[in-house]
Amino acid sequence: MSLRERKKDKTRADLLAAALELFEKQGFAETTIHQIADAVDVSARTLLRYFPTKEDVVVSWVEEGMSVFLSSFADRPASEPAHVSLLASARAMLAHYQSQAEFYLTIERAIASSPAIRARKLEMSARLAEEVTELLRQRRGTAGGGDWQVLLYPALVFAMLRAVIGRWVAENGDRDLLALFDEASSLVTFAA
Amino acid sequence: MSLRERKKDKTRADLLAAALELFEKQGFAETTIHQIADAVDVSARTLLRYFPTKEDVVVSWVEEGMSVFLSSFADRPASEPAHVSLLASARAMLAHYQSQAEFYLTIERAIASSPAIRARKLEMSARLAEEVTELLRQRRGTAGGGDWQVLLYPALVFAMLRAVIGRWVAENGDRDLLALFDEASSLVTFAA
DNA sequence: AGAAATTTGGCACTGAGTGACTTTTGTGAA
DNA sequence: TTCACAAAAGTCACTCAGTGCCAAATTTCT
Repeated sequence: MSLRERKKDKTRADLLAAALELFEKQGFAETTIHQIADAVDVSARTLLRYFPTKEDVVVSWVEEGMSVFLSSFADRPASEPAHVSLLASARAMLAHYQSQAEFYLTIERAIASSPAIRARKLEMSARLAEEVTELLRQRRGTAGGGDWQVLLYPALVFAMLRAVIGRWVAENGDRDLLALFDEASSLVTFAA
Repeated sequence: MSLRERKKDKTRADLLAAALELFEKQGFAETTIHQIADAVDVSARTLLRYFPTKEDVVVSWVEEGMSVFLSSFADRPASEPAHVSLLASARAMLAHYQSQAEFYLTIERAIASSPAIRARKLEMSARLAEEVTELLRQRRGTAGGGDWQVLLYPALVFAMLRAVIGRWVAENGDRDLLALFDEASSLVTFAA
């Protein structure tokens, strides 16, 4: 990894750290992009090149979790029922969260604390659900899942994920994410 | 109803109409608050007194639907299982949508067309889910529902609602919302 | 008609975000 | 090492959303 890339990674991480600290101390709306940038000795313009919006300084980090979901999903056999693949990939993603529990706990706390950031995350999550719907549709040539499954099941699984993560955060990460997820998913049955 | 109130209602409605038209023609991001206000012969300052943000010019109108959900929910017996109440109130809300199909179709189309508006709506929907969770918790003294039901079921039902409305919009309102909802809900079973 | 209350407009301001241009800094070859 | 090139960072000027404040207009009530 080149010096350039290492510096970029460091700046990204520093910006996140500074943002989290300021958001916690003063709140999201009360913190300016300029303050965050100053704390890292970088211009506001540069911050906005790293992150397209103020929300993204925090929320972009959940994309990693989402890519874990997607790559797990890609590995599932196309012959598998939709809901089985989805639940398996959800568990894979949560395992990733659990493996960096402190990190994601901090981020999710910041997300939960501000309506604006939360809105952005919900939008990302909705977009991901649509992407997964599309992937399921492409399966349909081979193994199906009706029109509804393909649309509904991703939406429901992501709603479950949000609920589970929400509770995890509310309980300060005391319990295991996968255990929480299994408790939740035992209450819902998907038609095959 | 006084002249003042009638005028206010008219201005609200005019602003919505102007916004929808401009958003459709040029897109949400490309339309300024000023353009919307001009189209209604009102100052931008006034627009922002009617609607706190540009997104709200469109999205605030779904609050009516939400209040239908809530008032239906309040009428359900507290002894009823959580998911029964939730599904019943969801149907009540969709019946309201269906009764003003053209109106909601137009609005939901605009919402779907812009990530920013969609994010706002998702946030509102998440907030409503939390409110309903709170109401369910208050039931628990009398008739229960475990900790998980109370958190998870509202989240899932609202996810179902979004999926159903999404499909309804995608199909141009051709099919009946309640029929769509029943199709969707037949694929999911909630543990009692 | 006229005083009181409410609504609207105008203005100045902050902060997010963008585009264009210049300066700095890392990279790769001679 | 040094020098040319590319990538990144900074600067500046700008647009637009949103807010607070005060003055002008409009509605309401007497």
